[in-house]
Amino acid sequence: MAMQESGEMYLETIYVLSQKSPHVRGIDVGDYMGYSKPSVSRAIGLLKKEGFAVTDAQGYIRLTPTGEEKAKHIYERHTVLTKMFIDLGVDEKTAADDACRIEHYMSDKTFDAIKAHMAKYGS
Amino acid sequence: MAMQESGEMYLETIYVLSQKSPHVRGIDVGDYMGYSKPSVSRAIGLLKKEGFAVTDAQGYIRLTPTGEEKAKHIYERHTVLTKMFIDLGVDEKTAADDACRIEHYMSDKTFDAIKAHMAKYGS
DNA sequence: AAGTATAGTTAGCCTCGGCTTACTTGTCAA
DNA sequence: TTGACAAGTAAGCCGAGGCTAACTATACTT
Repeated sequence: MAMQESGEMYLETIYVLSQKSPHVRGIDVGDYMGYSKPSVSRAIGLLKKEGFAVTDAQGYIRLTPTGEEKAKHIYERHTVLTKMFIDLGVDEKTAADDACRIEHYMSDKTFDAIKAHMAKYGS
Repeated sequence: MAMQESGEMYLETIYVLSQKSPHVRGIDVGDYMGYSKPSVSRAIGLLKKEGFAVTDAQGYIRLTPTGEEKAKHIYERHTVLTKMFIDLGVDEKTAADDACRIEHYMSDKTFDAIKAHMAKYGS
């Protein structure tokens, strides 16, 4: 089945934390997202079952190539939408917050149109 | 508590159907949204409890002033976002579908910025 | 009057995705 | 060596919001 907002947020968080340090643990994900350990544990378990994440030899969470691709896909929405909203005059925090929610609900078609527009006219 | 996507969609649907005919029944709402009668019954019950809708003397669903205000608020998002996506080159159906999901997750700040931009540069 | 169709509601099931409680496991310091 | 803390997991609760099955109520038709 298609991944839902929740799963996408976990993927994106793991991806973002991985950029800072490759040593991502469940507790880090939970702290970042404001969720409890058990919530994270279950969610990461689902990502593993679906082939988007694995636990490495040291016990750190890693994205599989599929998982990383998906995470990048979502994260690109996040950055482009945030930038667009800021260009429109929205403050950074609001822009990022809105992008973070909207990124999960926008079709590829619409996002590609926005992306193309930003490439042409974005600041 | 703040209304959620589901409640907003019901409100918006009642509002849209009311524009065509003031004789809106639960079954009409269900047909429009693709939901079953019991789902609609419960949802409308919640809208009533929260003061957004009432049943009139003939048994038709009506929005209260508060409900109508909220519905218009959401519907405006729908129309402006749809228009923006179409302006960006997205086909009408995709634009409307995306707007329909996104409208529930956008802050007033960001929407107002988009609206202002559309007023200036929209086709 | 009786049968049938339509609309609404009640009861209860299911999934999703949070949560707490409590157990396990591993590390590190006294 | 033992006790404490940190991380992960298992079990199970809860609300939101779909669903079906089944009941009720109204209205139309024969």
